[in-house]
Amino acid sequence: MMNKERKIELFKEKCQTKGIKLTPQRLLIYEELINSTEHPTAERIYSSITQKFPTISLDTVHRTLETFCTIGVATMAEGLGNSKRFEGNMDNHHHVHCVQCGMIHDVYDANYDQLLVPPQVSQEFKILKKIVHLEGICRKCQTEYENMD
Amino acid sequence: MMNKERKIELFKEKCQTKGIKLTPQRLLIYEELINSTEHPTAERIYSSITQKFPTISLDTVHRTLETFCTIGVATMAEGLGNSKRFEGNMDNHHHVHCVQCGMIHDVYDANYDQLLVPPQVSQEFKILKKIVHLEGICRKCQTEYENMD
DNA sequence: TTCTTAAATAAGAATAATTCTTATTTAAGT
DNA sequence: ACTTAAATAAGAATTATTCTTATTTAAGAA
Repeated sequence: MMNKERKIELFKEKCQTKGIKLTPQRLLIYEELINSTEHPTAERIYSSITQKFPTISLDTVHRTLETFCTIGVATMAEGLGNSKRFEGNMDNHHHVHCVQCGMIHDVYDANYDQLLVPPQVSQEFKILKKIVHLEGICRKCQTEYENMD
Repeated sequence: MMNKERKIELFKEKCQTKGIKLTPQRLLIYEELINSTEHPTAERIYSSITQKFPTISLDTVHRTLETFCTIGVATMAEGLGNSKRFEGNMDNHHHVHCVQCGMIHDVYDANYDQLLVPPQVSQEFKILKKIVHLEGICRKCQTEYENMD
């Protein structure tokens, strides 16, 4: 955990080293993001910013958040793409998700099944589901990337 | 793990006990769901079914999958609602998600941080992220439900 | 078996989230 | 100040999901 001024400093350096421009939009979006604890959507950030910066477009917020993930100053909370995914497998299991092709595989692991919910969480939530969510690139997509130069 | 005939039998019983009608659409969707290992979207199931049952509507597939989750014969793979959620917190942490109001809280837990990736997974995937995803109902939403009668 | 009725469905409109296209603007190095 | 590739704004397009309403049907009752 570090203070916000320091994070912003590092953000600016990151833009430098990654060779992307430090625009007022990007700075505002970054500030909004790190000031929020609510894991905001693009739309949510857009509405907050639109007060101070009325000409910004929602598309820019989307693109910018994507860029932030790419350069490693933000992440997208776990999710499985834009569509809901369903399964009829009600056995206790976990998931690994290829962020490239979207494939989800089931993971069976006894250690994962035994995870305990921390007391400070179970005090505040009635927990309905515990799952270990792994994200990565599947072998097939790795190969495709290799051949891509 | 049980065979499909048995699952379908149990599905029919569940419809009975839950008092929902056993329609041809529901049966087809259920069969399609348990025959698939790909954690399909509503759209995906719709296209598979539309061959055998050309008059089915996509909306029915959506509603039906929702119903299946409610009666406990299917689940929606972990996700955080219809919108992407972002965060600037790059420290190692985990999430608990209220499925009612959508709130996400960060969870810090040393045990969660030490999870190992099973070999059969790391052989097939380059893992980029490991997160424990908890789902439940937050205290506030629990209270609101109590007062709802 | 036929009748009844609440539940379920189909169709299409509506809404919501995200991405694309294109013309214009601008950050940042020269 | 000049140049230029990158970034942005605006609006259209696409994709996912939900809503509305009229019709159909499963399943229990007669």
